[in-house]
Amino acid sequence: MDTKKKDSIKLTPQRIAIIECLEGNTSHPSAAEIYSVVSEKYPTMSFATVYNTLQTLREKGRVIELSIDSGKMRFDPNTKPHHHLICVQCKNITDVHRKFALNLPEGERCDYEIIGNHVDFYGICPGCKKKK
Amino acid sequence: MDTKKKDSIKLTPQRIAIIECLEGNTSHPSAAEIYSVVSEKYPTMSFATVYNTLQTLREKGRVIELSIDSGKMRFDPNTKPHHHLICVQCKNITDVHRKFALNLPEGERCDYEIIGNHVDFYGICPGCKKKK
DNA sequence: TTTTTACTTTATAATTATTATAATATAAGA
DNA sequence: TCTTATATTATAATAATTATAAAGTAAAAA
Repeated sequence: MDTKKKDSIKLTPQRIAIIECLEGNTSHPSAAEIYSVVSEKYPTMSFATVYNTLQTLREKGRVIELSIDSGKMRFDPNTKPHHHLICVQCKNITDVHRKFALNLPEGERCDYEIIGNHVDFYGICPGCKKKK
Repeated sequence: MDTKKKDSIKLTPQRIAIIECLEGNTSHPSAAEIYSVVSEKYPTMSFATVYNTLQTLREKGRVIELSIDSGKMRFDPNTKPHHHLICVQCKNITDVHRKFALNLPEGERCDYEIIGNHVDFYGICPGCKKKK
């Protein structure tokens, strides 16, 4: 394990609420969505606290910031490698737990040292299919 | 071919400048970067025109909007399906021209109608490898 | 336990990116 | 050339994020 003492953070009620909101959350929420959930229990919660906490959690490796939505940050508490199924209409994201052993031929590798991959599948979710 | 008459757009000097800026451009520029290039030749160029034109080009299928950067839109004139090789250190992006026929088993498809996929390979580019 | 200290929260302002509006200008067809 | 539908522009409005600084608080030191 390379879990260091420094990985612990000062646990305040606000941080606990944000962590609990993220725990097992597979909806890849934005900062605004997290704020909206935690501010129900903590009406004094500030937007700045949400952003500060998310930045801290990201630095400690406890959440991953996704670049799926140009326009807003989305967060994922699942830091294990996995893939995504993205609805091109509502931008909803579903996790895909499956490994893809993609091998990039030497000639296409551009001398990069490859350390991993991530696949986004694009499609239309059941909800948006109905709307049509 | 499903290229319709409607795919043509009214060619104004501003639009020509934006199209020329994008032509063969593999840097995946943001709206601000495009504005900065075209406004050198067209000092009266407005940001609104850049956004309007990019929206039109996107609707006509002449550019793709990438979600690489949460925070700003990035555009790619290469509309053929391709993938990316991303350096985790300097965030440089290199295009990968290759198809990956990834089949997601029925059970993992969550009733989505899948229309495509995109692979990001993560690694360390030759430049960053040297620096170590 | 009390005090101290460093870190956290909060309200607010500032910044950045994008979209909306409406008056003016212009490309392309009649 | 004239007309008309569309494009451009300046400007304002909106949205997301970051910065600032005062006040509050968890945890360590005394």
